[in-house]
Amino acid sequence: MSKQELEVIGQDSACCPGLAAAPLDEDQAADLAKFFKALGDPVRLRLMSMIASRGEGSEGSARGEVCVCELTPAFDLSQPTISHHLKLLRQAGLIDCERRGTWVYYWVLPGVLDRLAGFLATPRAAGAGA
Amino acid sequence: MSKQELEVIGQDSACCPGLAAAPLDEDQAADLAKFFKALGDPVRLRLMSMIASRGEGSEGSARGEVCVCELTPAFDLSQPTISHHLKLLRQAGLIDCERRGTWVYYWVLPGVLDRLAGFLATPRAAGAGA
DNA sequence: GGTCTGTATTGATATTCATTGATACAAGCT
DNA sequence: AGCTTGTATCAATGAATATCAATACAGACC
Repeated sequence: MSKQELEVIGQDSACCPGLAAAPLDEDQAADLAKFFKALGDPVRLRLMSMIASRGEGSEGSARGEVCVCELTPAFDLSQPTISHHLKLLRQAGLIDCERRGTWVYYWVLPGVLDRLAGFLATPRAAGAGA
Repeated sequence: MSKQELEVIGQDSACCPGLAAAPLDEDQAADLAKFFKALGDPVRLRLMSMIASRGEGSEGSARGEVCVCELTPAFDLSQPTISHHLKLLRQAGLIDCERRGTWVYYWVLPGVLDRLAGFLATPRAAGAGA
């Protein structure tokens, strides 16, 4: 098995070597760019932040959900637009949602942000400052 | 302008609270999305990876530069296209370059990747797995 | 000077993307 | 059943983007 699945940052893998560890091949780059592309929009980044600041829901106690009805009014955008951005974040594998009665709740998929952070961090993160 | 500069992840600040710490306001989100947007393209992510894997040039000894002449042939894209992507990465504040003789060398701006990593990492990065 | 190589810029084109109004769907309520 | 509210999807449009061929620019070398 050379690399049978290249689960770059998949769901459960221990995450890839890191951006600065070695040059990415095309497939790895495509998979990872998907995440950054989703975060590369101010609206989506704010949405992520609003959802993530409720907790990432890793333990199972408080999953840190946010109702769409709390997200939409925070923007000067139409409701379909917010819904669209939430869909993109979900398709990117950053968040998930569940309908409960009339309302839909979103939460950050556990571990994704930390895996991305680990990917960006340089091996010897030494004297960054000054 | 109330908050004098809001240097979200600027150049020298200690970096913002983090994505999951508190909801970002519009300006913070716009500033940060710029970085992720630049990384949200497979070609640029590969370029970044190729440059970053040469070292981030923080100490001052080996800055870890890469000649454009090493980058371009790694892609099935025209030379202007690669040049364009490098320009975007530079405008985003991720890399910088210098011409030396005929060749142009690029390197990763020190600390940027680690600041971004710190921004993404959740406060209590606890049991992500299982 | 002229020429050659490496890199950036320009102009054009095709594609992608963000946004909206209109509409459909889902669930609660009367 | 009808009505109302919350959310998603559809269709259309304008803006942004990736890409290339052609060209300009910079420096080395003759």
